Amino acid sequence: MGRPRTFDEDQVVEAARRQFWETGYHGTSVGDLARATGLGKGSLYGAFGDKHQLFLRVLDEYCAGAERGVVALVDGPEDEALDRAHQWLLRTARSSTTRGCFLAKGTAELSRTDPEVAERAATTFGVLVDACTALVEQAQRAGQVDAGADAHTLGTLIVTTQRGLEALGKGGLDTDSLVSAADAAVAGMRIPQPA
Amino acid sequence: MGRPRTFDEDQVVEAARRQFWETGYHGTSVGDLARATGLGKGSLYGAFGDKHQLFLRVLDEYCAGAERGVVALVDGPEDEALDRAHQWLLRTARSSTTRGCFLAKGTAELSRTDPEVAERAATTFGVLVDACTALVEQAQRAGQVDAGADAHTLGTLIVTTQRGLEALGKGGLDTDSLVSAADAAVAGMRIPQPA
DNA sequence: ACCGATATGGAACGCTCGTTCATAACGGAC
DNA sequence: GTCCGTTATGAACGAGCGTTCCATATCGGT
Repeated sequence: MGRPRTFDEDQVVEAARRQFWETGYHGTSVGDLARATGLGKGSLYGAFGDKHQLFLRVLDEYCAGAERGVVALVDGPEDEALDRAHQWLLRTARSSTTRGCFLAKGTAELSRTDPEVAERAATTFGVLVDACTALVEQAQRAGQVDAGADAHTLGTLIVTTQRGLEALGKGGLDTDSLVSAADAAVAGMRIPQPA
Repeated sequence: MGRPRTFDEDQVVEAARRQFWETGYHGTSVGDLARATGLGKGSLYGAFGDKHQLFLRVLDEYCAGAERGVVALVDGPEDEALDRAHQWLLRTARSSTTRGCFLAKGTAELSRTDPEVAERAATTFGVLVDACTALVEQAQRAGQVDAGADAHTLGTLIVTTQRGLEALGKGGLDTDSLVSAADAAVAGMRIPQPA
């Protein structure tokens, strides 16, 4: 029944993401998207609605992936929880020099004028904070973080650091400085081990 | 000789900044700018060149102001240097929920495709890091920060935290969490005072 | 009072935008 | 083999874009 599609939907979303990532929402034309995905304009509209809906689709999948990546950090031995958070920060410090985070770019450009984007972003940031809070609680139980500290505050601080590393990487700071800063951020919340 | 201008150039730049701030570069049309500034399109082009030049002018003045604000923090008693950094972070945590930082928005949208924007942003971030590094050095001499730590690393960490607070504020996190995170960030680098 | 020079504001230009639509291509059902 | 429902394509459309241009206004200098 009906002519079958000749494209893979996930591949198209991925190509659209690359394009939006490079040139932003308003900086990307539907013609650009057609070229990037290999589809005709009509096909794009038929499959995804309009430009805005396609962007939301791309954003949603990106956010879901980012959430999955951080939530996965929560699983693991409690005495390595702080190390897992550390690794997460280091990954950001090392990788963000290229193109930055898609969510950060989308939020910066649109969250002020686009409620749907703002809401999706807020949800993701909330998930990040919750996951990092859980990591801090693990580290507290393992005796690596002061048990008297507020876990939610320190979880927020970890996400704050991660977002800051991303912003500065995109802004042109050198990787070495960012890696050192990530190390220092974790060191600042770790209880010194008795020698 | 010649008809004098009827507008104040600084006021026009300020109005343009508000508009770019709200809707971004690609999301702002020259018609929007004409309406926001009250000038005709011809006057805008006559006074500022084209849209891109006007944006760079706006960005440059914003960056200069941001640099001045942080460099001013360096002046003051050494034993209050860490407190001044703290206040800077608190200011960001409390204010960024509204519209975010213009530099962050401009960098996110354009730094990848616009070398002039990228360069101006990188310069500003460098100035921020240098100023915060100086603050850390003061705090080290005052005995409030471990003198063995690398001042540049901790200076970078302060700027990282500031950028992160900005990003999360724009992303919808509540002010109280951000303020707590700012407190915790400073607490993490302060040497505990003997009771 | 006149002139050269600059500012003003909006009409006009060519182009690109996001979106729609007509038509062709295709695969299963009968 | 002939429909039928779906997909694919790019031409077509009106609106809006960034930019230019020009007729008019307004100044300082003579």
